[in-house]
Amino acid sequence: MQPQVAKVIVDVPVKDTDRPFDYLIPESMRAWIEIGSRVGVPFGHRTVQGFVVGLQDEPSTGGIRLKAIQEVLDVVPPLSPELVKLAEWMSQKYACRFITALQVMVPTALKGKAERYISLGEASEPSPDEDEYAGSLVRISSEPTEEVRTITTYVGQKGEVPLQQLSRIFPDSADNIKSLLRKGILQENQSIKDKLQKKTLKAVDLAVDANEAEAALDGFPAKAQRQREVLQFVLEMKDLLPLPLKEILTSLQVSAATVKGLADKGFISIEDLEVFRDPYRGRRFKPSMPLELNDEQKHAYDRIVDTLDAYSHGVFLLHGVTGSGKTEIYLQTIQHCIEQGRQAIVLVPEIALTPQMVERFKGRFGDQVAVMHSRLSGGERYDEWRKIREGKVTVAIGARSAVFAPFEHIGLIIMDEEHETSYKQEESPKYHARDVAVKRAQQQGAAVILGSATPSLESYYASRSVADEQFAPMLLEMKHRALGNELPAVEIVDMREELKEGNRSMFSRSLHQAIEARLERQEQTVLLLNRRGYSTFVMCRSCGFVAGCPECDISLTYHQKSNNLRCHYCGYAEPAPEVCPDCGSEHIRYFGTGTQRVEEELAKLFPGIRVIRMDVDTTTEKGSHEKLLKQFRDKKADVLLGTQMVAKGLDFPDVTLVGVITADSALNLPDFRAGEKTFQLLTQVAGRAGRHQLPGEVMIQSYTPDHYSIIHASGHDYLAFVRDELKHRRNLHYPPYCRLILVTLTHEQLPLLVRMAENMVSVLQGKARQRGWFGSLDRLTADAFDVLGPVASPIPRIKNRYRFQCMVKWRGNIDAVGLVREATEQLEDTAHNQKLQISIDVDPQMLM
DNA sequence: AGCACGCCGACT
DNA sequence: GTCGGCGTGCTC
Repeated sequence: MQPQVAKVIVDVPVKDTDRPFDYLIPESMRAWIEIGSRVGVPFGHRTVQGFVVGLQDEPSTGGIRLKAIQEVLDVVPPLSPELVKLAEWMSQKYACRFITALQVMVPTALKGKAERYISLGEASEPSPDEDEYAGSLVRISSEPTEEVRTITTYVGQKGEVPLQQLSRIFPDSADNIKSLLRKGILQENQSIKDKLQKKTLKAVDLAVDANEAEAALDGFPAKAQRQREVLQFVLEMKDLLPLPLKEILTSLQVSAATVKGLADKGFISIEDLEVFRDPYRGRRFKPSMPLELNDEQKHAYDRIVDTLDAYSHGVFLLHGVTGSGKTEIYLQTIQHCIEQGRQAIVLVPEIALTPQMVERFKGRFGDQVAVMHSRLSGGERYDEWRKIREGKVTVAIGARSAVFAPFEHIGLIIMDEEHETSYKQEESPKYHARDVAVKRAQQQGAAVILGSATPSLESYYASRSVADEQFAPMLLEMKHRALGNELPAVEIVDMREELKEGNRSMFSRSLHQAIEARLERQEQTVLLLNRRGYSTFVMCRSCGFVAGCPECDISLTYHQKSNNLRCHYCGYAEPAPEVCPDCGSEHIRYFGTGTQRVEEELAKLFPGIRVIRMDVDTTTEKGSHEKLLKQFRDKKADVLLGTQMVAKGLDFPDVTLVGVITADSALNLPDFRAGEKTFQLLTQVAGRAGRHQLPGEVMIQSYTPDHYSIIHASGHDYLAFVRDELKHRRNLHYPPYCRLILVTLTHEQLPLLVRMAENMVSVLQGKARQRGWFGSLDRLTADAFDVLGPVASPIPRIKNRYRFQCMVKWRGNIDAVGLVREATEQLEDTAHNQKLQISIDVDPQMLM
């Protein structure tokens, strides 16, 4: 028996509707509706989009009368039952709405909205006495009936007109249209419309048997010679049918009318062929063959393949120094996975998703690879996604959201640069791709590889500790570089000494000499300016005035291109001032990204030096990132100068010097991960040097050269760093020794907000006490729950809304998220304050 | 979130 | 006496 009832999660992301609603499945749709189908359903007085998350044979007794599903929106359901289950898990784990989790899994192109259509209603049917109708209209409305007649005639001719269009054509008739609707002379229906259409192409195919067409060629009338040519051409190309219409037109220089004439005669057909927009079309990828694995690699490979062969779930933490050949392990385990008939997902940080990276996978697996990239257009991304959904590829590579690639039989999920913070989504659903990957692999009986030279403390700790963690990866170590060359020597330069000895330049004497030496030897240098936590702001040097956003309490960012100041939280913009708006002084200065200043100084110190600068200013244009790197690779420059983005995954044979201008600018930030981030960045960038024949050298300039992050990064000593960092975390009760939930409350009125925030804290504490959870993390209990705050958020106001936050710290086998969610809903229910907004961030990454 | 229903101020 | 203001409540 086919199910009659579907449970639907509707696209109305509020608390009250965050549950399944039941709908009847019309007979005609039974064959099309599955768990994961996207449907249009009547909801209240309108039509909304929703996802089917469950099926039932019979309506539940209890007797609310059910409405029926209006339409099925896709031929192939965009989600599988497995993904629906994953979404439900996410909604629990991250305290988000079910629909929000479902929606993040499909391309935005599939977020449909109801469109309203107007057609003639039943009351407009020819009635026995039409005059009476017209008469009644005259009597009811004092307006002239002329307009009403024009409207109904128009709608009658068109059959169905989008409401929007109708009101555009009759701009002053809103009232008339409304009353016609009320009287049933016109009627409205709604249908879900996607944002994006599939791209189609007119294509020509033979409509008759080839022999028959061949025979017909002779009998063509003399005046249809052009058509004859077309048919002949089609026959010649019959192995390549269907043929794009455009191709025929350009090859034969005929008009579309000619081809259409031929189609009218019935020899050929012209159809709309669906095409996939391929952003990499026309690009050639150098094919690559599997490389011989060394012992360390072989060991890691074998462990992973064992798990694949057992078709069981397993998580591996692949800790390999830079250049140890992690990618080759990814490639070969994927190969194995594909040979099993299963599919693989490769996650890379957004910033590392370069053509160079893609090429390594396309080179090995060719057109088996779909790439999901944020720089793709909506349509391109939709097409790549469809290739996956429709089983046209077996490997998906992409950033964070590629973890939702709609494969049916996943064997392997790889997460490269596992420690990267960009795997955490900062908007709802605030998920971490690592946790989702592990959960999904668990559901599918798949393996996960978390690869990094500097694993996150969370993952490393989980691999070392026994029991009760969320996941316990098997640690696979690769301590040597695949090509056998040494890790580069790292020198720490104490900038305090430089200053003491009168060197006020941003280049120490050692770094200066080192760069000079590269110039002489025609080798290349990478310079990193660590500017995390800073941005381009404007300051008056006379009075100290800093230009800030009038609606958000943060400083405005200077944009050189448009010469204006912008707030990157709310989009507010104003022209850059010439003089200080506060004191009128002309000594107002733009503190640029810093790379500009470094560039200027380089030019001064080394006349004629060729520098490529890579930062937000020079890489905003599409493809510019790639272009700059290619220039550097082609040795069009001596120095590559940039921010974080020069640290990731780049691999240039002639780079023998890496300089870090300011190693410690992130260390003083109020973020308990500051040390970890610094260590990771320094280790990554140091790995850029000497990856090939030429030996590399790294120089780190620092004002706090004794900090353990800097010392251990210079010694390439991850384990020592972990030891020190863990000690630190344990003392301060930070992850991985507990887990965090950041609750942020916002409201327009500050005093009210403060009261609500205090209320929040006491509700949280009260509920925890009720459940018998212990108050403090200091006590050596397995379960603990503690609330800190409330305090003003690091950015205390955004878009004119004040922000307060409190931090939950917890550990053990308790449902802390559930409790926070409960408290939140209770507070939101306190009716008098709907304007209060609360956001919950489970396992937050950004604390600033 | 929308959208309709419902109950109080300034207008023909 | 009506148009319309937006508070309140519901959506299978």
